[in-house]
Amino acid sequence: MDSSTFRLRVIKVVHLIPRGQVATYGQVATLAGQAGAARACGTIMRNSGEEPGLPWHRVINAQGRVSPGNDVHRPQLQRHLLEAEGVAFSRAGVIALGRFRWAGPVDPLAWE
DNA sequence: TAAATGACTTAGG
DNA sequence: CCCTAAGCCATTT
Repeated sequence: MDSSTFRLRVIKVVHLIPRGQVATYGQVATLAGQAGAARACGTIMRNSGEEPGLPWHRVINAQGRVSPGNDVHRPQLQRHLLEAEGVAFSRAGVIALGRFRWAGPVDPLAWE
C-alpha cells in the first residue's frame, strides 16, 4: 500500500477514539493496519498535529503517560484536555489503561 | 536513493 | 520508580 496511506489511516483511527477514552500509539498503528509501527505512528502524530478537529490528545504511550514531544507545553495541554473529558491521572501522572483504554472499533470488520 | 528522525515499545538493571 | 539499550518503521531530509 502507498506509504502516505498509512498516515491517512492513522488520522482516521484517531478520529474514532471516543471522548473520555484513550488509545496507545501501538494500538492506533495496529488498527491502521501496521502492527508494530507505533514509532512511525508517533512520527505521524508529530507532523499531523495541525490537523483540524483531530483528537490527538487521546493518544498516549503504552505506559499510560502522555509523551513529552517537541513542545514543552504540549503535555500539560494534553493532560488538561483529557481531564476535561473525565480521564483520570494518578498522582504520578499515569492513566489507568485498564479503565480508560479504548476497546477499539465496535465492529472491526465493518470499518474500512 | 540513502541517511536521519522521532508524540514508540519491550526487556533489563 | 527511574534509566538504558535495542528493535522497529513510516516520514522527512
